[in-house]
This record gives sequence, C-alpha cells and structure tokens, in this order.
Amino acid sequence: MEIEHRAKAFEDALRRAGIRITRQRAALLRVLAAAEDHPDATQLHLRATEAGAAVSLATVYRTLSALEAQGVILKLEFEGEPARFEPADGTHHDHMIDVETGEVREFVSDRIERLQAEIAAEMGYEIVRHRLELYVRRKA
Amino acid sequence: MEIEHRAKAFEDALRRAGIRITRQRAALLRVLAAAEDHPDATQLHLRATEAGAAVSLATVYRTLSALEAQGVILKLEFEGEPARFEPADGTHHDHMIDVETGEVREFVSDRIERLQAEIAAEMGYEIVRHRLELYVRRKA
DNA sequence: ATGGATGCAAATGCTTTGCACCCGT
DNA sequence: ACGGGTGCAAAGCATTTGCATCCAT
Repeated sequence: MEIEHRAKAFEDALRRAGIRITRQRAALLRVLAAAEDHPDATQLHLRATEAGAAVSLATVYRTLSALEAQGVILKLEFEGEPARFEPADGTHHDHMIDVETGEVREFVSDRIERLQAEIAAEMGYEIVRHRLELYVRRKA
Repeated sequence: MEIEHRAKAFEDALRRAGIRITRQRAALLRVLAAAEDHPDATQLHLRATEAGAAVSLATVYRTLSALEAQGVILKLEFEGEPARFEPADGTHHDHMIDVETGEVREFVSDRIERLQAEIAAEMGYEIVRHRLELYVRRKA
C-alpha cells in the first residue's frame, strides 16, 4: 500500500539521521504519509489521536521540527494561519490559496523558477530557498 | 522636504477615510515616511519614542492595522520574524532577503508577474494578491 | 459634546521549553 | 543502561482586546 510505503521511507530517513522511531513518531509519520491536504500541528495531533495513538501536542511540534530538519517534510506559512505541513515528495512546487474557500492547490513553473534565479544572479546573489504564494479567487 | 511631504500624503489618505489624526498617529506617520528600511512594530515604537512622541505599543499596532486597511502601508511577513512594514509607494515589488545579513532588497519582474497571472488563469482563478520572497546568499 | 482613540494590563494563539520520568537501541 | 524522547505545565513572543479615560473634530 502506498501510505505504508511512504511512511517507511520517512522512518528510514530518520533512522539514517540517528533519530529514534518511537511509537508517537511512527504514528505521526503514518498520519503525514496519508495526508492529502496540508494539515497544521493541531490537525495532525487530532488525526494521530483519532487513529488511537496518543501523542502530546508538544511532541507533535518537536517531531515536526525534526522531520523538517531532515528535509522529510516542508513547513508552509500562509498568511494569517498556523503553519501547515506537507510531505516533501521531491518535486518542488508552489502554492495557490483560494481566499474564498481556503483550498490549497499546488503548481509548478520552470519559467518562474528560472526568472527568479536570473534576477538573483543579476543582483549578485544565489537563491537559498524561496516562497511563492498566489492568493486567488475563482474567476467569474 | 521629502519626508514631511510623504507624511502629509499619508495624513490626507487617513482623513479622507474619516480617520482622526491624533498626536500619536502623526508621529507614527512621520516615522514611517522616514523609514528607508522595513521596520517592525517594536522598532517603529522605539523610533517614535526616541523622536519624543510617546506612543503605546498597542497604539502602534492599532495604527498599523488602520494604515494597512487604507492601503497606505504594506505588511511584510518574512519567515521567522515579526511582521515588518513599508510605506506603499504605488509601485509593486517583491523582496529578496539575504539570509546571512538579514538585509532586504526590493525587485520587480514584469515577466514573473505575467507568468503568475497566466498560471492562475489556466487553473480558472484570478490573483487577489501574491507573495514572492527570495531568500538569498551573496554569490561567491 | 461625543464618539473615536489611547494606555494599560490582561488575554490570545501558536509554538517552545524545563524538568522529571520513560523507553528505544 | 543510557541518552534521547515524552508529557505536562509553564513560559515565550507577537499581536489583540476590554475597559476606563481622553481628546480631535
């Protein structure tokens, strides 16, 4: 199954970094692996709890930090809401947020990526990371 | 002088919106009009205080909200720091943050703007606002 | 004069942390 | 067994808010 496989991949990444796989971390990894949306810490806490794995909110935060440090997940900070998280599945993408519904959609644009790099280079910099968010409304 | 002129323009915008120009607001407008950088609420509070105009931090926040609502200033929310503010001088631009020094530089790219609009349109949306930040490092 | 604006301190919301106990390796 | 991990409650930070007082219009 897809989710289990993904969860295992996460575990391996952590183990490689010398991080212990505890009951609560395993639970969170499974929840994250199953996430189709972009849940925040509280939602992850809730999902883990509903799945029968008691985890404290503090541990959720601590685990998310560790996962982010390992590059296993990405932290998304949209305007005016708690941070959300998504599994880092390798392919970089940016986000489009429907301001009406809150729905988040992903998109990629090689051309924009290239332009960003060009602009930075022209000013004597190289890009470490970037953030591009489009707050949109469904067209009439 | 440049700064006074800018500050007056801010006052007019507020008066037009039926907002009273109090001593503390006038002081903050002057501080904002003089800001070359991108100060946060605490820095603005400090500057107003140093300039001899006592303003409470709560009022700084309340005034910043009002100014933002009038479109007179823009709120910038970079990663991992308190919100910063900049006077809205009409021309839209994005930001490049030097991760080493914290320095913020502005840039514009019509091409990126256009591509963003295209992408949104293709997906059936129109852009309400967007946020593009490049976290960069000086090139070797 | 009168309703919006201010100051203070308390409250909020998200996130982090100190500490004593626990458990994965 | 031992050192990292956990839970709990308390602390931290940026920001907001209730309320009594004040002042711009």
